[in-house]
Amino acid sequence: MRNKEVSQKFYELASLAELAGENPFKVNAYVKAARAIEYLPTPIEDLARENRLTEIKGIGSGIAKKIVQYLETGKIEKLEEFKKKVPPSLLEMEKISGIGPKGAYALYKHLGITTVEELKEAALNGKIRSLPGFGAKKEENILKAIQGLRKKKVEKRVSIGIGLPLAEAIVEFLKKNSPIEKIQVCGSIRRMKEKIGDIDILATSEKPEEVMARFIEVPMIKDIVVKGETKTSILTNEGLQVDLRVVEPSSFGAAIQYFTGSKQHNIKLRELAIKSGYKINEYGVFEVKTERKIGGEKEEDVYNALGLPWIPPEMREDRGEVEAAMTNDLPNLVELFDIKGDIHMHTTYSDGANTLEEMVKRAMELGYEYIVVSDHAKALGVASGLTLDEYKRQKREIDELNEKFGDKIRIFFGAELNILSDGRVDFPEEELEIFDICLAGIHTALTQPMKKIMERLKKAMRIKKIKIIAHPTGRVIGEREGYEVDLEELLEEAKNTGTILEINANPKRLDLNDMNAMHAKKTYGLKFVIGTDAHSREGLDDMKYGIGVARRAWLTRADIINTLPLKEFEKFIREE
DNA sequence: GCCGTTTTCGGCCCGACTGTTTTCAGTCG
Repeated sequence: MRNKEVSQKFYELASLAELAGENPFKVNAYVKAARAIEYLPTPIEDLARENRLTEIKGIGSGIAKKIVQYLETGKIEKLEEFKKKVPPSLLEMEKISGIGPKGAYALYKHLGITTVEELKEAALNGKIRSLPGFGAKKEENILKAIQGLRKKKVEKRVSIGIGLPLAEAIVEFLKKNSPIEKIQVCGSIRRMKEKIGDIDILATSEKPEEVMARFIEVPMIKDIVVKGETKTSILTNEGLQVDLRVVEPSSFGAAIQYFTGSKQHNIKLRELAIKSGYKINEYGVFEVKTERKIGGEKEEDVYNALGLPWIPPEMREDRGEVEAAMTNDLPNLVELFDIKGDIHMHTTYSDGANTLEEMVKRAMELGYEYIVVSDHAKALGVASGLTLDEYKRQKREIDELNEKFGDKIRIFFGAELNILSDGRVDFPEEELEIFDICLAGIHTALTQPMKKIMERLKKAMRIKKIKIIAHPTGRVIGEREGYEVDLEELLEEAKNTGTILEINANPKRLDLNDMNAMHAKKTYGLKFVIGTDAHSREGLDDMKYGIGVARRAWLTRADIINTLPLKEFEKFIREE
């Protein structure tokens, strides 16, 4: 599947075209095409072969030709032309806050600047201030930016696992200490993106000035970026920007909709609005002719004005959700309370921080009907994993606890096996019979070539007792890409063997990710489990992140095995 | 360059902010 690669080429084409001053609508057409390819569930090369490229929305004859040309020759003529016109290194300069395509091109044309290094030199020598459209202030800002003081937001994204708790803590602080009425976290956190660039919080209040004054007293503040009457931005100790805006109650819903995004989703809505004679902005929905406001107090108003049902935030990425809403085909997304049990966790038997009983008690507090305890197995060289004897000891404690808690919760005896470098797992297949269910995952020999990795995964999936592949691609966000995996082959084999793929809810993993899970359902009809992989009591609370991924993948309750009530989950375990 | 239950030509999201200007272009989200 070369979708990502082809999509990247069109993003590049768009950026260079923009630099070269190409018609902005044409540039946008390239971006739209790049996005369409990026989110395409099927391999673009298949569509190209079948001459069906123009069936994709946003791809017409011109771009289709370029795709074919790229697939056949590895080059796009138009892209090469642009590269001759403008040095591609100018794109690096656009990463500096305050410099866009026009600025980068002007710097190149008038001063011959092509790199950030040359830009710094020119700024230090005071050469930039004399350029038309530039001035002393801009020159100063450029220098600041280069010295890392004003990076663009995309450059410093953090995990949702950091962003969400931080946002919640700030909301709690404001609720307690300032005169707010309503408050809502928006932006990419509300959409549950795996990485977020900033925190957007909206509130209503009779006394906005006082809210602003209290906001800058929040304990995790490092710096104030701007402080106004209704909008204040701060920098937290983690270097994350938090924007707080206070809006009129009559615009609260429209503002929530606007600041939740995504940008592409909002553009889609506004295009739709125009066609129906409406205008949408952060203040509300307006009839163009009369300028009459027809809604905005509630978020639903914005969607309902366009004849659409409310769309869940996790879906708002312009991946077809607006079209689905138009035909009333929005899926009924899985919810946190649909989850009846956690199927992936560790205890002090292996490398967990809490005892078996402590984990069970927390699971009961969460209202689960059952859990699968899945401590690591002792493969050669794997630290703190269990031997078969140790597992048997754990089994006895599980039996005791099942006895003790009766029908309050059911504890299943599981294991997270290691898929070893030769595709075997820790124990021979017949020894696995003692377990109720096994997960298996790759934890070692991550750097093997793809062919070898796939052999290992497939071998494991064919073992009957192994019903779940844990964290299927092995990525750890911000640390490593994951091992080389042929996703199509993996999904195909999962389908053939009836293996369930995990959506690992640990915010550092979130693996499968939203795009892959969506594809796995759409193209292969696969089912999933969501497991926290908890190594402590608190880890069990990560389920919400897995739910976020599932909802971003458009999954419903029926797609997730651990939404099944106990009886049916048990049946699933017993199935051959 | 794409697209069409007002269309095959003439549109293509919207507003705020900044820094440069004297009415606005560029950038950003």
